Amino acid sequence: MTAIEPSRRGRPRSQRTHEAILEATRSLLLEKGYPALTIDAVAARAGTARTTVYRRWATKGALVLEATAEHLAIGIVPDAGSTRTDLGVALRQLTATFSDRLAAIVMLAVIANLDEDPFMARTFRSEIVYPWRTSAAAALERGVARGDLPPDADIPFLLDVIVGTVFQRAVINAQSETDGLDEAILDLVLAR
Amino acid sequence: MTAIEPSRRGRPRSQRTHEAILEATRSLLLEKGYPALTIDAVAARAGTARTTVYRRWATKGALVLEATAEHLAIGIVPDAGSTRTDLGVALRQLTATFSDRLAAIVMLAVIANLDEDPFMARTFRSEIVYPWRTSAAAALERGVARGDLPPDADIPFLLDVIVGTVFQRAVINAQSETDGLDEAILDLVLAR
DNA sequence: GTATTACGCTACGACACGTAGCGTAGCGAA
DNA sequence: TTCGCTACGCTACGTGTCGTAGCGTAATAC
Repeated sequence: MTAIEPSRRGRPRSQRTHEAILEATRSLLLEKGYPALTIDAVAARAGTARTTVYRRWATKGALVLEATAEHLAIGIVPDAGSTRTDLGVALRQLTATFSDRLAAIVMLAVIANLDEDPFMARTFRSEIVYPWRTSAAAALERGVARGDLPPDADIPFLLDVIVGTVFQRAVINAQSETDGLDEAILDLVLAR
Repeated sequence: MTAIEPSRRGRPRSQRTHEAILEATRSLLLEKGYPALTIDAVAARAGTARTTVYRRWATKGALVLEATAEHLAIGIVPDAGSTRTDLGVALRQLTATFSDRLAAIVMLAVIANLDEDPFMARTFRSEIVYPWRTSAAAALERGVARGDLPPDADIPFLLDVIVGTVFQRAVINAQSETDGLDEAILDLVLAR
């Protein structure tokens, strides 16, 4: 997805090296954070050459996105027929993803490096944010149709409330404690 | 505050140079963003020597915090006797500060560089976040005492809702349009 | 005037960047 | 098996930034 496409002829890339680079990226991200992550350190830890990393990923951002893809995979909000159930799933998806330290590090890097690495931001938005937000908006709209939310409910606003609150607690305040947060937000949005 | 203290004897520091460095820092922050901000570029634009900048600020973070101090000065929430009025002021303080591009850039840098520059984070928290959050919590507690909020209101949670929602819209989504946001959040929190 | 410090300049070693070129290794196809 | 192709590890290069040191000079306090 984010890696440079290899040729189909000739010597194929080593899958073992590929995984070693991604694993080194993850562990270094956790230890040093995104700004201090260097390609040199990744290659050294992966036991490969610096040039090999450059041959496979165009930018540090692309490498990091691939290395943390599973941590960022928030999914989409399902349609199970109940507003509260669907939004409950949405909130658990949010809290689980935002509480993941690797995911939090990468999300902050995406936002803080908008100017420097627009590819990273574009990929993240289109692959992760857009699908989730679209499905979450659909869930809210179904809630309006069912009468669980007022007819004039401001969907984008409610999405900002939901996402912003979880982001604030899990990422900004870095609180691992998110017990009860889901229910509290549900009560607030669905206005009991 | 964040600068290195000069001696009181001998040749004093040039105030003109000081202001030129801070202004160069601000303009470069807006043009390049925090990660791409270099001391070299600041000194060049300020028309001074690179070493002079290093003599006055220990880190890039300290320099940036001083250069943007006025943009980050969110103040504290007053006690005017009315819950809705006080929280309305709090929300305008939030939207005004978070909509400021320089402030947004610096806040993201603070969070994204927690590991690399703990001084920056500590200073920001103690000088900006703590005073505001404490006064905002007090405003909410007065609201509970007055009966404008339920007796079992979760103050830290409500603070995360308020701050998180504004942060999400103004900083993450980078929407300059915050019309009606204040009132919408007030209605949500005060639960009409 | 003299002591003291800030300033501008140059230079240094260190580190990371991204790229190029080399010989070699490993795979697919004829 | 041979041949063609590409990945790989290595070394090296030029660039940019870092933070510091040392110099002579400028500007102030005493």
